[in-house]
Amino acid sequence: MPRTGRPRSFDRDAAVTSATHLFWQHGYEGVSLDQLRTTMGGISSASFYAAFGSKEALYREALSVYLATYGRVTDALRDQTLPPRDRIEHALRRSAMMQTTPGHPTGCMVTLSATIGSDQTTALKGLTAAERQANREAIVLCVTAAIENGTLPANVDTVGLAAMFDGFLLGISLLARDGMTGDILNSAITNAMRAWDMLAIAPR
Amino acid sequence: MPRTGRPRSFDRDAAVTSATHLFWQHGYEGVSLDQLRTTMGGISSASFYAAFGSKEALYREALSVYLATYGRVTDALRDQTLPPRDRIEHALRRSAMMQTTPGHPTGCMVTLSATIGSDQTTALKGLTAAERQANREAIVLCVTAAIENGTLPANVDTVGLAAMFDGFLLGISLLARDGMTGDILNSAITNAMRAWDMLAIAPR
DNA sequence: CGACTTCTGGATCGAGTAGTTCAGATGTCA
DNA sequence: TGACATCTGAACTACTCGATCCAGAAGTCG
Repeated sequence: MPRTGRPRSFDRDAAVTSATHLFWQHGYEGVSLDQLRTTMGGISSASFYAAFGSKEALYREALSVYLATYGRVTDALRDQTLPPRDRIEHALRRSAMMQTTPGHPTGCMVTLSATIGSDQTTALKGLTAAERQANREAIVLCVTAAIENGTLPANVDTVGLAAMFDGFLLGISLLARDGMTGDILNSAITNAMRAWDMLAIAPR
Repeated sequence: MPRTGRPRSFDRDAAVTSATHLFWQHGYEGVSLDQLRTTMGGISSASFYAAFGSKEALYREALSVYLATYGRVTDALRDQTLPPRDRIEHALRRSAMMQTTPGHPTGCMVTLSATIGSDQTTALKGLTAAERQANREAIVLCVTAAIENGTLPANVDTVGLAAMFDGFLLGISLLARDGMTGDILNSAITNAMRAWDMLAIAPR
């Protein structure tokens, strides 16, 4: 917005990107202002607060950048053009691929960066918890849609089957953080989908 | 060991238990010395350091207490008296039950308390990572044992199937921390085991 | 050029961090 | 009882935390 005045001497977008990676890797409380300012090119405190407002505001911005980019891998869960089973499988495979791709931290920022920590971060934990809840509900909708279109029998335990995929999706973040490769994760996903297929071929 | 001298005025075991719960809930860096001393009955810094040495030493002690008690739920993975499939199912069900039982934090301390954080906690992260790795290897052994005894066909993707159960086991901690009930987790486990059964009934 | 706007470096703040020190209180044991 | 071992309360250290302030540098625009 400012038309006049001394221009900022650092690239704000690049700074947010590096902050996103730091929070993703170490969690909100695991990153200090010093680290943030250093990776942003050694800017001063004054510059930091003028540009971002506070550490918490920066985290919120970093998280929304994450959701708008890397986090899109679970969009498949809501892709009505795909069959319900494919929505889940695509989301799993894209998540596994993204979370093990070099160039950024492993695992998922929503799952890892604000899950545990002191009570002072309750508000931020709520942000990521809401995202996880949204995915949870989308997975349930995939199962109910499959029952409605006859892919899965009507007596399927909707919540239980959805929780299985939900839990596995969350677990992928921890596997990736522990160093598991994308190939192995893809094999694991193939096996997870067998739980769905077992129900799909069950006698009605 | 001390035979003489002024006796300690607080219950050391009870103090370790409350510390375990704090670390379990908030993670190593999410707990402050003030919190620890307060929940231990308001003991002083001097008493704390005389009894435990340091915050890190207390965490190590708390973790070993956890492993020797709550953490035993995954012992089933190594129970040679059980069929391989039951080893995995028992470990999953006992974990889900324990992690959702009231009276202590939800989820698993090994999975949650030292997974992310600043670089200063690398050593502690290694402790829990080693435990996860041990479970990982035990799950692989369950799969290979099932292949050897003919329960699963020889062409099963061992690592992929094991990673699926491993990932789901880890995910249970996050589901429990998000408030999922033990009943739903048990339903999810029933569905996860279908992936195994799908392979077990496959034509050779 | 000169008025105006914005950003920057550096000092600084108060609170909180883990950890230390020591005199004195409180116990055990011969 | 008295020598001794241990623990406790409170003050304190050295440091890091996130955040603020201000003087001056470095731009834009009429």
